[in-house]
Amino acid sequence: MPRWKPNPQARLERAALELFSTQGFAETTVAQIAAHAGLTTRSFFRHFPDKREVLFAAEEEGSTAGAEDTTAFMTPTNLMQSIERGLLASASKYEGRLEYLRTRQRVIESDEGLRERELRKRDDLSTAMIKDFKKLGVDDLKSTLAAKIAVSIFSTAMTNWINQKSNKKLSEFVQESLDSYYSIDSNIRSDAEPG
Amino acid sequence: MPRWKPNPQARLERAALELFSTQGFAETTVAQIAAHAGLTTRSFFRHFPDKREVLFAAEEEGSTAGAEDTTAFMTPTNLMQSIERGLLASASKYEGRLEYLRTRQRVIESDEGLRERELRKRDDLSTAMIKDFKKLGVDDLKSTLAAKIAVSIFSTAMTNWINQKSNKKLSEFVQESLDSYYSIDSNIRSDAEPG
DNA sequence: GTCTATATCGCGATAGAC
DNA sequence: GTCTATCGCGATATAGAC
Repeated sequence: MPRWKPNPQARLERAALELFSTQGFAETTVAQIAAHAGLTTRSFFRHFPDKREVLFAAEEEGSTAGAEDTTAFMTPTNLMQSIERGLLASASKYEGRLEYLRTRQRVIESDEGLRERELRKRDDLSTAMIKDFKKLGVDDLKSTLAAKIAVSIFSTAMTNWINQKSNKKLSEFVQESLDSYYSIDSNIRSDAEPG
Repeated sequence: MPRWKPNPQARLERAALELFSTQGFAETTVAQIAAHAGLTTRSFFRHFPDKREVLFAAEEEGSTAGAEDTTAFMTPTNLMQSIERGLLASASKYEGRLEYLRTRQRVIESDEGLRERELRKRDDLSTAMIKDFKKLGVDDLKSTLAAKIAVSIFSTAMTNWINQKSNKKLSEFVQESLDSYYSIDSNIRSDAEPG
C-alpha cells in the first residue's frame, strides 16, 4: 500500500475549483484546499508556485499543444491562412468541456489576480507562437503581430463560446471571429481615401 | 509650514522606482519605499492598492487618454485607417520620456507579477477602446478584435522603441508595426489558394 | 494607526519506493 | 543506500480589518 493517495496534483486542482466556485477565491485558504486534498499547506506549494496557478497548470499543457497545432499548419508564405487552419484544429480540443470551462471561467472572472494570470498565460502562448513563426523564416515583427492576432482571435472566440446561450460549437465561434477580423481589414482596402 | 511634504503619491512612485531598479522588486519592501518617501507602510497602501500598482498608476492616465485619442479619430466606416491616425497621435505623448520608460520597463520585465499587471493594464486599455468603438456603432465582435489589434500594434511598437539601439522616434516604430500588420493580411489576399 | 490573517518559502526530518 | 514526496516548524511581508 502506498503511503499517499495518487495524483496529488489533480486532487488539489479539483479541491481548489470546488472551493473557489462555492466559497469564492479570496475566501478560500490554501490550507483548506490542501486539507480537502488530504495534504498540508506546505505540500500545496511544492506542486504549485502560488494559489492562482492551481487553476492554470492543467489547462496550460492543452493550450501549449494548441499553439503547436497552429504552427504545424504553417506555411511562411501564407500566414493568415495557416493560422486559420491551426485555430480551427485547436478548437476541437475544447469541444465537450464547456461545463467545466464555464465553471472555471466564472471563478477567474471573479478575481483580478486570476484575470491577470490568465492574461499572462495568453501572452506566454503568443510568445511560443512567435518563436515557431520565426523558425519558419517569418521576420520578427511580422511573427510578433501575427501571433498576437491569432491569440486575440482565438481567445475572443473562446469567450463568446463560453458565454453563449445557444449551443454552438467552439469552431463556429472561431470561424465567426476570423470572418470579423477579415472584415476589419477590408475596410482599409475597399473604402476610398478621405481628404 | 505644511505638516507633510507635498505630493506623497509622486514621492512614493519615485522612491519605489529607485529602490526597485537598484535592489530589485522582490527585495524591496513596502516599508522601505514608504520610509524613503517619509511615510508609513499604512500610508503607502492608502495611495496604492498594492505594491505593484506604484509602477502603473501614473502611466495609466496617459494610456487611457491615449485610447481616447485613438477613438477620437474614429470613423465607423474606416476602422483601420482611424486606428492608424489615433495610434500615431498617441505616440507623440511618449516621445522624450525614453530614459524613464526604459528604467521602468527593465524593472517590470524582471518580475512575473509586474509583467502580469502590465498585461492587465493593456487589457483594460483595450476594454476602454472596445466601448468607444461600440458607441460609434461598430458591432461587438469587430470592436473587440479591432481594439485588441490596435493595442497589439501599439505595444509592439513601444517595446521595439524601448529596446532600440538606434535613436528613432516612437512614431516611426508605430508606422513600422502598422506596415508589418498590413503585410500579414495581404498574404491571405494576394497569395493563391493552395490545394 | 495598530493588529492580524495568510500567502509564501527555507530547512531539516521522515517514510516508503527502487 | 539513494531518491523522492511529504510533513512540521518557523519566518517574513503583503494586504486588509478594526
